[in-house]
Amino acid sequence: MDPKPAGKTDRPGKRINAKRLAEDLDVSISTISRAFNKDAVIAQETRSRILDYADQLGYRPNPYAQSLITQKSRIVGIIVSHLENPFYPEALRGLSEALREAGWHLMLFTVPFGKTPDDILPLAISYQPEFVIVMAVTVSSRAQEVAERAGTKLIYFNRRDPDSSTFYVICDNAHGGGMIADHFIDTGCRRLAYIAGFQNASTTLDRWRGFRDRCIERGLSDVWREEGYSFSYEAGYSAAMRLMNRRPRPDAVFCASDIIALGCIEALRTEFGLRVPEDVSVAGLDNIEMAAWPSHSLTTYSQPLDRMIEATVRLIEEISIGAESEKVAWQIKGDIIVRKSTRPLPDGKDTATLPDKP
Amino acid sequence: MDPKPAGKTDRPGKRINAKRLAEDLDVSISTISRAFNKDAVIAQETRSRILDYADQLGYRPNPYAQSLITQKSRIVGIIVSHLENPFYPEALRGLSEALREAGWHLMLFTVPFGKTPDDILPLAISYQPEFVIVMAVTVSSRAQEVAERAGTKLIYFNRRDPDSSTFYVICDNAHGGGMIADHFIDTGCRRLAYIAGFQNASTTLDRWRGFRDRCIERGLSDVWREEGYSFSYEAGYSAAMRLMNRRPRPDAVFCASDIIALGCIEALRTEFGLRVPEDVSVAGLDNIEMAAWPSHSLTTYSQPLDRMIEATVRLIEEISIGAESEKVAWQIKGDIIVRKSTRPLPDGKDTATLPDKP
DNA sequence: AAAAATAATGCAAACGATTGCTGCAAACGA
DNA sequence: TCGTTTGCAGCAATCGTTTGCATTATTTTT
Repeated sequence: MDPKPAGKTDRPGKRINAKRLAEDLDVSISTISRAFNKDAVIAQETRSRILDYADQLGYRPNPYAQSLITQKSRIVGIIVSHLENPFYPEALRGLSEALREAGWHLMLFTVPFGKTPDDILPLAISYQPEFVIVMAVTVSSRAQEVAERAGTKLIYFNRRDPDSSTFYVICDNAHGGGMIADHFIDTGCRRLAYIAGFQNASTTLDRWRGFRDRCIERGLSDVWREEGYSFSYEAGYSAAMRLMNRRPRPDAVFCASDIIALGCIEALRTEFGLRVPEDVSVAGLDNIEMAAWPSHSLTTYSQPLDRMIEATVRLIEEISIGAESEKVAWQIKGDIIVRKSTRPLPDGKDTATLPDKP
Repeated sequence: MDPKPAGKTDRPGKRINAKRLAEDLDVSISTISRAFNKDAVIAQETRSRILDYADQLGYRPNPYAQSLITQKSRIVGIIVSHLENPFYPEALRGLSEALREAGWHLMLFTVPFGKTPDDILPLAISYQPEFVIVMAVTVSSRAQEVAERAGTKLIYFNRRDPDSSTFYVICDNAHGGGMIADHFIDTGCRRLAYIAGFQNASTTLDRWRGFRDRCIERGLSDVWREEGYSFSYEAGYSAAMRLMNRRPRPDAVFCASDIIALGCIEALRTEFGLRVPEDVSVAGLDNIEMAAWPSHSLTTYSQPLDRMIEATVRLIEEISIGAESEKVAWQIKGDIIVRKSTRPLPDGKDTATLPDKP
């Protein structure tokens, strides 16, 4: 039953290819190919004979030849601009694993300081990935057009583009802002402030909108807003300094991201000697791992990363098999995670049990 | 001077390829190819005529066809196991940019929880990258063999393998351990301890060796060692708890990485009410960005990331052009970064000015 | 037992480039 | 003037697959 004709195994030079297998096993190259193709017509016995022998030789079909002939690469590119924000490594890892399980390869492109994702897109496209996931806050609307011309589908992760009909997956940022506003108000805060991230990022805008709208609904008509200009620790730190020099000082600060919140808290403590949450409540949005560290114990609204990733992969799969998904946009709700950076509720009450609009 | 014959630009269907250009411009496919190949023999004028027209059509040579025929992919795979340790995103970003500048594409593979880099290697290899960078603490020695069989070169980043002759790039971990020991001793600490990371990682071992040896050299013969079992915040936290229940308590703790150190500090403060550095000095190794945050202000030994990355890229380039580099190993020294998590020096003295072995 | 249907395999044409070799002008040297 | 060199471009083979169609072997139907 040994499929290997004696003495042929250790032929010299050359990488092993289908032709080599074919000769050794006395079948055609087509048959070799079919053995590796799940739903090709081939005798069960032939297939296993081939697969066994291939295994023995360590043969795998050449992906470049495959891509060339099938016009599919099973590659998805990913453009990441801010790996220094811990949310992104977490998202990147999740996407990487989910895509791998679905049989995709991930090509990584980081955006160097001073450049925009738009600058990197042509490069990302040059390897002809079937999809490019843009995990970056700011992209121009032209990106869509550039990608399209190269036959690559664009997917935004954690951002949406109001102007275009590009696929996107985000969490319900406005809902998050609203939940945090509720929590602040429920715990007795009255002078609410917001620290923004990149000015024209959809995340900055939506979180602000949800936050402010809920405040107004509940009768707090002026909410302060301080620009952070980016999603970073330093941004939070310096924005907090500007914010706390205003009078009267806010008693609750919602930061456009967790990492901003950590910078903010640090500034409150070291620069102003303020206690969190006794003097000021601080909340973020993302629920990065660090937020749960005892030293931070940050109240936040969690991005439903798992479900966002699941949605992204499903989107890719669907488009890939041609079932041009009707659903262009996925917006997924997260949950508020109450920790110790915000004042506790008056008594046993829980935010979730309060009516939406009292 | 318009190289585009009228009316041919908007031909229907089909991606544009060299053949299309050739027909439109009335040259052969070979010539098209040569126009894109820096050092091919071709008339200057012909080249620019082709390049201009290609640009107009948005044509780029198909990378799969190129890889197929040239047997080179210009792809390097990277296996990362612990993105949750902030050192790795920082390294990843740096490598990504440096490789991009050198004209390489980066394929990312993360190691899922419960699996080892060895499990992922076959997958990483399956796309036939020319190199695979392993940025993970533990890899078996068999990996080298597996890669070799597939014609892929392996490069370890931030780890070395004593058993094999695989290329590797690391910082001088033993030197780092030594510097930290010096600093502790110079600032008057006498009961020194070490919190380890993964038990059999070369980083854990080398840092320990450098630390302990220097302690012994300077007359402190027993140095405590507490196992952390991994490079993480939680590991630091729980190891610190075990460590501080010993008597007498150490007055200085060197952690195998910054992230361990942060967990350690947290435990000291919240679980034992100890002050850092008044009661206990704590130092790490890596110099991740967070270490500089005011709330942490961690003394540490910096990994010379820029130079490590530079070395890695140079290694790749050299091997790639066949100048089989003699230098298989790069070990680069970093610097000690003194911040506020360790006691200050008695007076104006600076560690660097003290003799190596007083 | 012959005809028809079915199952398994082989043939050969793609996919889109690269590159050694050949051919042809024009330029050069004697 | 003729032979030789040089510069440029084209021919055709090649890389390693996939896949529609033709072909053969096997089974089922009548």
